[in-house]
Amino acid sequence: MSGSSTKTADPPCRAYHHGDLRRCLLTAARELLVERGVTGFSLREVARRAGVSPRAPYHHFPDRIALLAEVAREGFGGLSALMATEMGIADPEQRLRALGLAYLRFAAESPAEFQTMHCDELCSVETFPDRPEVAEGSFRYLFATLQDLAGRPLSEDEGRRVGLVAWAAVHGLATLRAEGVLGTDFPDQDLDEILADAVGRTARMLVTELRRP
Amino acid sequence: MSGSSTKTADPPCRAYHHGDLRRCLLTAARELLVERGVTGFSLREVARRAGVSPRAPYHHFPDRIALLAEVAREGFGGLSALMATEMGIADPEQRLRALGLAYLRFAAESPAEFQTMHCDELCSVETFPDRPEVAEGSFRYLFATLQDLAGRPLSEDEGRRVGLVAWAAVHGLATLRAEGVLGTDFPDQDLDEILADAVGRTARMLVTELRRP
DNA sequence: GCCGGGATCTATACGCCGCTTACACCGCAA
DNA sequence: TTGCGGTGTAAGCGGCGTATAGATCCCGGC
Repeated sequence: MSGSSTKTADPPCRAYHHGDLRRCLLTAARELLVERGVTGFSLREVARRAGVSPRAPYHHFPDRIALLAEVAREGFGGLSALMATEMGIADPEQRLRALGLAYLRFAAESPAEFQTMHCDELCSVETFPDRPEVAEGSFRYLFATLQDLAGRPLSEDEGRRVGLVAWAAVHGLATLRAEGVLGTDFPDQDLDEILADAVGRTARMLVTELRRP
Repeated sequence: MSGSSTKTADPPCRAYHHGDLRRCLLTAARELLVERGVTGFSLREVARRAGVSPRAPYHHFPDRIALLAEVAREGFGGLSALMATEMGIADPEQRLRALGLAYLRFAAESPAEFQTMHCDELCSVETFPDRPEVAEGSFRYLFATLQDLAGRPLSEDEGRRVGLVAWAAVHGLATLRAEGVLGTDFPDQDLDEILADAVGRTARMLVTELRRP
């Protein structure tokens, strides 16, 4: 069925014994996640879109959770990379704002990853044991920036406490936008501007919080 | 099969033609949501726990989404009620802190409702058309408190912008705890104390933000 | 050149899921 | 008494995750 050529790699996601079905499945999974959300995700549909039998994905992932976990894992990596590019900014407050905006940008531009990174199946269960380490990366940047912002030595405990406030603030913004709830609260307004304003306010608030006596 | 008595209403959730199967289903649904999350929710399992046939729930809810939507609706009411009880506090900053803590308390004590209120199926789809109005209730309390806190007339626009910052902050805290992620960041510490501290910091930050020139 | 084995994919099947059609039963009202 | 609407059951459809068994392909050793 593959014709005469021995290297039939042209059709985008078709190759027997070439090892790219795994990547093809991940791509299809991300598309399906964007279209139907984590709840509407189905391993059979992913296989269907990849043009393989329902059983084929099991040769690359032990079960559907493992496929979702890989999407999440790549998501954490992407978020980390996105935040890393902002670390060159010298001014700490500006850098903090940039980190927050990067978080929001990631959530908006990679909705499949963002969903899976925070879906219940991958958070509470033992199906994603190294989640803490994988997720840790992004927050190192946040903690470092808060340290710079304080202008004084920050205790481990206070750093984490303030970090939690900052993290929760942008995470709340990201999830609220992802839920589509903000459209009713700010009708006919540019949501990106609204969110950038919220990030700016939060950053400014954190500055005064960190610099209080 | 019902024995000799004509009024077999003693078993907790069994009554034919008494109209309480609906409530019984909602209770079973909440329990199942707590045990298995939204992803593991199943209408058949709910029916099983209520001791009725798989078809029975469809006489009270058009489909599984409608049952989840009712859980969410009651959740919004419960959150509103919880926040309402804090509105008697005179000092605005103290009241703002109390509202935030009430939000966190609700999320912790009613995990089934909190999950459903923010699950993707009930947010983006047309399956819960009056969600905005139902959800609006809680935020009126927040806006009123921010108004009191400012000590000056707050424009509609600025009120909503600052409200978003406050709302996102506590919502972020609530979801991060619900995800169980905080346990790894604050090991061996009282999470309630950590969260109360975060709410306190956020409230204090909002005060200075609202009172800046 | 051949062949054996491991990696990869398919066929088939099981039980659970949401939901539909069809029917049985209860209790009230005419 | 009888009919009828509200409420339950029975049986079945296609889709789901996934387990067992088998086909197919590529590669390395003889």
